[in-house]
Amino acid sequence: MERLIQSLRTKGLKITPQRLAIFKILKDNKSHPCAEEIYLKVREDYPTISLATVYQTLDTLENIGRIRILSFDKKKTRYDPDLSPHHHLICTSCNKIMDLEQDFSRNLRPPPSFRNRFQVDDFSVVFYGICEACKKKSRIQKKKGKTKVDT
Amino acid sequence: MERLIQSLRTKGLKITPQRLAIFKILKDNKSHPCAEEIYLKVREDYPTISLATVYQTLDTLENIGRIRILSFDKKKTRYDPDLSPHHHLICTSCNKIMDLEQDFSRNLRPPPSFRNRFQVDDFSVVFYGICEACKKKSRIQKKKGKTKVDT
DNA sequence: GTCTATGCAAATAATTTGCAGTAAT
DNA sequence: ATTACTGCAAATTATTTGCATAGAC
Repeated sequence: MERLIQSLRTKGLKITPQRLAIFKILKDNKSHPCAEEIYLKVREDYPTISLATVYQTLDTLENIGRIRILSFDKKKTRYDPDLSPHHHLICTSCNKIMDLEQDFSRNLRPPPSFRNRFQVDDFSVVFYGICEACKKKSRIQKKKGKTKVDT
Repeated sequence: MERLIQSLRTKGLKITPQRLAIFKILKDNKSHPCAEEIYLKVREDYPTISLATVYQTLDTLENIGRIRILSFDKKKTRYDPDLSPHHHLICTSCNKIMDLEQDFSRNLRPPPSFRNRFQVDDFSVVFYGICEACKKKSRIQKKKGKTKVDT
């Protein structure tokens, strides 16, 4: 929280209660929420806040490097306060996003032929599959004779 | 092309000129086009085709497993006919998407502790960085005293 | 002839923008 | 006092949907 205030101050940005509240919701949050979800949560404390402010704030938080934007959801952008090198597992059945706290930087290197043609700054690995809960559900559905699991 | 017709036939789907035209544009296409770009291209031959048909067709092509959907662009969905195990490099300056024909499946394994909690079906690696062209451009801009490269 | 696919227009949904008022500096 | 930030409403953009007609089987 102190670091956020530091970052804002350094960049000449104002320290507003809305910004603090949104960051507070995000920090230590492992659920990868979207703007709407964050909006509903801040509203509990700031009932007059607007969705536009939430979007703008998330944008500034990303710009000052205090959160990360997750773009792999076609529908809505998700926001992640975890800045450590980590990757994601997405359940293709329920769309839940899970963290994989593993550093693959030594495993993943583009071939030398590419290194001259592209300067890699960062990378992200996304694993697609079925989570435990959905696996369990699909076993039950199978017993009932159903074939598909709704999201 | 024959394989596409096979796939459609097998699934009981109709072989329409629109579907063939859209697939023809996509196959061997390394530019990862979005729906709009594909729409503009098919229009050259099918001036009355609608954007809705393009979306629907891309959806069917994905369902029958003849193309792949790329979800990492926040703004628009991109479509890739390349079904081989490969990954992508995205230039954060000009947003160009390049292919990296490398199979990382042996390098990337979630730890055993995860394997029981998540069944991995697929994964994708995205490298973010600066492409050669933008690198060159930024050097020129620097000489001119500019600091930022527009997209 | 049957039934699915297409084309069109309208609907939806996420995100952005313009602007006047408000609040942090 | 200044100037950036917020809240609201309207705008924008990608994608989806309902429905009548056309076309593949």
